This record gives sequence, C-alpha cells and structure tokens, in this order.
Amino acid sequence: MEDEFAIQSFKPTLSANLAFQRKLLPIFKYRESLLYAIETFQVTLLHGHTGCGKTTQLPQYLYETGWTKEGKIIGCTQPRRLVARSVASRVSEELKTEVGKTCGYKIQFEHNVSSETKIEYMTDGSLLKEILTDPLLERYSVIMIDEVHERTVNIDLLLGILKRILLKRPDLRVILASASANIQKLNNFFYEQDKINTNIISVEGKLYPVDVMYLENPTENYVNTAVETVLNINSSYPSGDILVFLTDRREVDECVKRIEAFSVTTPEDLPMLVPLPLYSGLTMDEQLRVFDIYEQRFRKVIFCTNIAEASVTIDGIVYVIDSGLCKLRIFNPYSRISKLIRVPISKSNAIQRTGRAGRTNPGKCFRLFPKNVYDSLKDESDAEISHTDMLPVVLFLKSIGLRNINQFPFFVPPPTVHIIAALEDLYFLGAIDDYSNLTDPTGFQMVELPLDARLSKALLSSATYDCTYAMLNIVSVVMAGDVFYRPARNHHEATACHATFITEEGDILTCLNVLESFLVRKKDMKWCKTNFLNYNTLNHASEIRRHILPYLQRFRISPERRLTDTGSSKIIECLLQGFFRNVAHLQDDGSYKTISGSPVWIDQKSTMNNKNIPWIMFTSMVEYEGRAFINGITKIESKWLEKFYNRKK
DNA sequence: CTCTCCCT
Repeated sequence: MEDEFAIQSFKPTLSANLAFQRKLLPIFKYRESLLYAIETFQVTLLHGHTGCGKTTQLPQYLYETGWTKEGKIIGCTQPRRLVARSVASRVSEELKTEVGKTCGYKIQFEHNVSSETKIEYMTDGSLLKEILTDPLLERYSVIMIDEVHERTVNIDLLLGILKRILLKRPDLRVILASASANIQKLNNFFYEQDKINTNIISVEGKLYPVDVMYLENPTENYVNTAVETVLNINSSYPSGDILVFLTDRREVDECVKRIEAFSVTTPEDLPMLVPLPLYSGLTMDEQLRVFDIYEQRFRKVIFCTNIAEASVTIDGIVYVIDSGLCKLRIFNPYSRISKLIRVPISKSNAIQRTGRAGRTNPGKCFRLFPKNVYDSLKDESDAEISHTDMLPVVLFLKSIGLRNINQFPFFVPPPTVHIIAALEDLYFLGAIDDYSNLTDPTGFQMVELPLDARLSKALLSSATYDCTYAMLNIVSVVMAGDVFYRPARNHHEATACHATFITEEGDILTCLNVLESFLVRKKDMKWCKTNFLNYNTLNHASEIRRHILPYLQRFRISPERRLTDTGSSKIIECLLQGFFRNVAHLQDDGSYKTISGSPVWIDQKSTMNNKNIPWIMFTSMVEYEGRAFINGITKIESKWLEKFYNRKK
C-alpha cells in the first residue's frame, strides 16, 4: 500500500484543545484585530479555515462591542438553510437566550426573529430577496457573507450589490469570509477598482494533520481503485472510518454493492466493513444512517458524492479517498440545454475534501491520481455564474433598475451570450418589453415569485384559463422534484403503485394527481411509503404551495378559480404560456425533435415513454453523453400551438 | 437511457 502512494505531509497546523469554550476557538486571538479592522475599513476580508469559529463568534464580538446600539442589526449569510438555522441556535445557546430573541434566523418557509433580534443568520438568497424591499440594506450595520469561496451565483450577486451599496453607505461594514487563501482578487475588486478600503485578516483553523498520498501512476478506473483502496486500508491501517468521494449515485451504489459482497467473506481478524451510501437523492432516514455509531469490530465506509464536501459533515472520519472528480451542470446558452459532465475538481476542492479526515483525529487522504495531476489542477473552480442559466440573474438585475446589465459590477462577468439568451427568454415570456424594461405587472410579479420563470408565467396566466387552483398545485410539485420513489429492490412493486396515479395527459397532471391525493390524505407519511411516493418531495411541494398563496392574494389572483368541467386542456394550454419553447414533435423513426430542431429523447422515468404522442411539451431537459433527455412530458395538440405562435406574432 | 448540489 505504502509503495503505491508517494507520501507527502499536509498542513501540520494542530490545535490539540477540543474544549468548546468560546475563548479557546482560534478566532478569539484575533478578536481585537478583527474589531479594529471592522471599525477602520469598510470591507474586511477574512480568510479562515473550517472550525476557526468565525461564523458563530464574529457576529457576537460585534454585538458585544455595540454595533447594534443604534438600532441596526448584524446580518450573516450562509449558502445553506440548515446551517443558518443551526448556527442561530448555537449562538443563542452561547448567549443563553432562546432562538428568535437576541439572535434569530430567516430562511425560506421559516423565520424566527423578533423586534429584539440583533444578530440575524439567513441564507444568501434570503438577503438578496431583501434587496427588493430595502435596496440599501439599511437595517444592517454589518453584513457578513460566509463561504465566499463557494462562489455560487448568489454570492457573486451579493458581492456586486454590496459594492454598489458601500459606495452610497460609508457607515456600512462588510465582512467577506472565505476558506480560500486566494483573497487578493476580492481586494482588487473593492480597493483597486473603487477605492473601498479593505483589510485582510487570516485566521488559522482547528484541523488535525492529514497525510496526503498520491498514486504513482494514473488509474484507468477510479471506481475499482477506490474499492481496492478501501480494502487495503481495512487490512493494513488502524481503526477509523473511511469517506470516499465519487461523482454520482450510480458509482456510489455500485461501490456499496461490491463492499457488501466482500463483507460476507471478511476474515475474522479484520474489521467488518459497513458500506453506506450518501447522496442527496436518498431519503432523510437513509442519509442519517451515516451518523450511526458502530461497535469497534465494524468500520464504516461512506461512499458519497459532492454532498460531503461542504453540506454534510461527519465526525470520526480518519481516511478520505478522493477520486479527484465531480459532476458539474453546464448550461448551453444556444440550445438552452444543460449538461451534466464529470470534471476534475480544483486544488481548493481537493484540500477541502482532505480536511474532512482531520476534524476529530489526525487522518490520511488517498488521492486516486498522481501528484503531477494535482499540480495541474486549477486553484479554484470556475464561479457558477460562468456556466449557468442567467435568466433569474437578469430578471433580478432588471428589478433593481439596471437598464443595461453590463452596468452591474460583476466580480466576474458572465459570458455575453448567456446574458443575451436570458434577455431573449425574458422577452418572449413577457417579463421585459421592447425597451428591455420590466413589464408591469407580469415582470414585477415574476421577480417576486420564488419559482422558475416559466412556472411563474404559467401561474400568472392561470386566471385567464380559470385554472389557478390546479396551477398552484402544479407549480409547487414541479418545483419540488420527482414525486415517485423507485427503489432498485422492489422496482416492479413501485411501478405498479405508481400506475394508479398515471393520467393519460402525461407527467405533469400525474404529479398534480399525486400532490392532491397527498394533501387529501393530510400528508400521511405511511401512505407515501406504501405507495412508493417521495415524502420529502411532496412535503416540500406543500410548503411551496403554502408559501405562494399569499403572493396570489397580493396579485389579486383568486386561488379558488378552478375548472368546472373535467377537461384538462385549459390547464395544459396555460402551462404552454410558460413552456412554449419546450415543445417536441414525433418523427417518423419514433424519435423526437424540438421546435428548434434538436433531437431529444424522452427520459426513461417519464410516464410518457414509448407512447408515441405526436406533440409533447416538456418541463426539463438534460444532456447526457451527447443526448438530450426530456422529462415532465405532457401531451399537447398542435392546434394549441398554432394558435399560440400566431398570437405571439 | 441517466439524473453533482444548493436556493428565493
């Protein structure tokens, strides 16, 4: 084993103290210099490793020093809802108050804040939404953006927006916290470009040392090598759980199966391997199994996707095996098709994955690629804004009054073709007019609705088609995701159960059927289980539904409007108002072509597979290995389309 | 003929 890997030492920083006392967190030593920097400079760039305490401590330091004395509050954003909520409860514990008093949180579907709240944790999306009603964010004296290195679209948007606000509000303080050392670009963005004073502070983390090992030669099959490495660790390394980074659920399931098969024949003297899958498609119960504690004679092996890189943290991992790859969704602005591709991770991702081994013990990381491959990796992954659909971004920027999208101070500007595609789509959806201004009311209402723009358009059109009640349920369930649960073990049984919900019109009305049954049965979890329905998705759909209702009231669209006849054609015609571009026509050879001429294939999971319907509408399209697969299929009649396109002209 | 991960 040792021979296969060239040994390299990794980050020897070590803080042996595990006490939870606030003063023992690494950030405490920097308390005064941080407070001085925030007092003096408009922007503080905080480079802090995982576990340094920046997220829980810094807002408290600011609160203790009086940054909330003049009625303003301290805001701290997180990319994930769960973290915003749990950090607020941790800080409340430290403050010896209930959540929602001095410290609270605000995330979609849930907020726990009051007039006494001084420290608010929120999702970055939630802060962006606030810009619509408080353009200068005047409630805040300090805003901290956490996990800036993740460079999601929301974070990039906030960077630009905060820069605009800082130029108008010299009293505002901004803290940008990043786990990446590459902070100089942020400094240039604020100081070199606009002379906004910045200061950089670096805080070391609380990680145990992790030895990093590389393969001498590249592997031809990283899945095989991952399994072999697991078996080698089990036979030659001391006890400790293993975390294996792969790219998708198929690889994860395969590895779990192979280790299961091996476990039956484990020699008596070796720990028994317990393989566990971890990816977002699992139910909550299945995901929680990775936290189970086993007796000494067992060894957990968790096969995971990117979910464990930042979103799920498991203590007790001693060994990390890193494939060096992940899956990425890339949007094509010409075809509007997204594709999922397997790409090499960045150095920063590799370091983050390695750190998953050093949380509670010193660890080892086995990189399934040679050192020279590591050296050739990019320092950072490309920002999401460079390869994703810009429609929601452009819609948002229009709503804050940007006539020309180029006026926005992007940290990294998205490609022009992406902007043009988004403008074109928004125009045809009726969200912007001939002068590229947001339309009233459609455009303004679309900005407010927390839905995909096409679904928003369909919902806003529903009053005209007398189907708001149905459309409210449809947009909720389509946003929520796949309602059918298809376990590999009892696939036939599941298919038989699902058949009872299927409508001849297609997937969308089938999903509507499922959601309405779910609501009639008062969200019965047991009923979901016996019918192989995804409880999480349906519950999420019902939350979205509840969340959207007040918007409809405000827009004076009555949700009670429902069709008196049993015909579903009005509903589908209404859906077409949003999805008129997502139409495909059956060809003589049984394949489909979209109206723009691209060949597409109906997803195997669709209830409309092999039905040979001449004209169909779809709600999603993903490319895989050169083929575009469509899902959310609904039967349409060509005459609706003719009517629609004629009217559009 | 398969589906990284979040979020308003």
